[in-house]
Amino acid sequence: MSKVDRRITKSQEAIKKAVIELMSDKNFDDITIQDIADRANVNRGTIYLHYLDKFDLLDKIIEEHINELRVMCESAAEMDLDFIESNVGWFEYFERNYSFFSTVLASSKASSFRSRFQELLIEEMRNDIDTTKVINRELNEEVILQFIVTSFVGIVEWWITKGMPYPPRVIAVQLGILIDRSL
Amino acid sequence: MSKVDRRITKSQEAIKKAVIELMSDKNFDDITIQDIADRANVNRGTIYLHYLDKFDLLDKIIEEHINELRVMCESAAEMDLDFIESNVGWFEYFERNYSFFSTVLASSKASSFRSRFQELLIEEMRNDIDTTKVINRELNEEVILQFIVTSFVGIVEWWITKGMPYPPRVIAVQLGILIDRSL
DNA sequence: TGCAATTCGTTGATTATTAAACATATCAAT
DNA sequence: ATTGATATGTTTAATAATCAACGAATTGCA
Repeated sequence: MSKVDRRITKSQEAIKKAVIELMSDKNFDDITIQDIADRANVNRGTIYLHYLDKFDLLDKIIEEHINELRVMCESAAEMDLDFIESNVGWFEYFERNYSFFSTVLASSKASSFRSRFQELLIEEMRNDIDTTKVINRELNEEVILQFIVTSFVGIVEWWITKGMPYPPRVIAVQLGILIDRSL
Repeated sequence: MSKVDRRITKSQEAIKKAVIELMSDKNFDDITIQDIADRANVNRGTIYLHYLDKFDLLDKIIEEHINELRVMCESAAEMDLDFIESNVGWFEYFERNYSFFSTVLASSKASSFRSRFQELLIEEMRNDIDTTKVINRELNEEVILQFIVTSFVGIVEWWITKGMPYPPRVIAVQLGILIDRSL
């Protein structure tokens, strides 16, 4: 973990912050690189030192959110939190970053986020499935996994795009109950 | 007005902001260069590229405030604002930057600020004295000037160190009345 | 369609910042 | 006083960011 030059961190932070702020103003496709540079108070060329284009930039931001969610998930596992309680953490995270997630899901970039999110869920939930259980005797593990994960993603997407109609905890509990029935 | 490199502006802004923030935490003399560098998220050496030491840094911050006040004063003169109205602007400025002015006046650096402030007042008020007036027939211009300016500084210092006991407008009006009687 | 104006992505030369190291100075506690 | 620790101010080579310029691609509009 050779620590990176302070200038790199600062530039990237400013650039990412700028994009997120601009996304709540206008459609992502209408944002120019110059807009981002202006808002970040950074030379336009500097953006190209770190990202291929604005799509690559958005991808990297999404990737960081996914990683953040993974970290939360794994630290919840270490602290032996039950499934519902760890879900609450996630939904609170979505709530904190609402303006980002809602605009991403509303834009044409929704699918790239959704697929990455789905991958994460599959990774993290694979071990939670107990195929020895009686109710799962006749079911294929992959089927159960796919069933749960897609519904999870669907609920999250619905909750965010509808403007978070219930508090994080309420949604997390209800989703937890439904998932528990399936595994 | 050859525009300066963006990096210079950003570094100096970060450094000055850091000092001001730190000054509300602890005594200026207890603040180390490293403290400032950490808070500004800047290399320690960078500070020495722009300032001789932390005293020079504080001096420059004070100087910028003085210049800001001068600009306000002169633009008020251009807009033909009366004396009281232009004072209101100043006191509102003190109010906006309260945390800075109060800590500076409380510290050992008070005198350097006070003397610069006094110089500014003398410059700007010299032209306002009308020695042809009857009541000023037997008075020396410099005496009137000194009288008004020191009382002005005194009021400002009292108002700030007492925690701004009255709104800016109230103070500005009262001070305006008193000064008007003298010139 | 055609023209003008942006925007893009890249380039090269220059500059500001960085990390690390250094000797010196200040300071506290023993 | 002596020591250990921390702060200062300076130097070095390496490097990230800057600005200005460029042709090419896109867009917007007449």
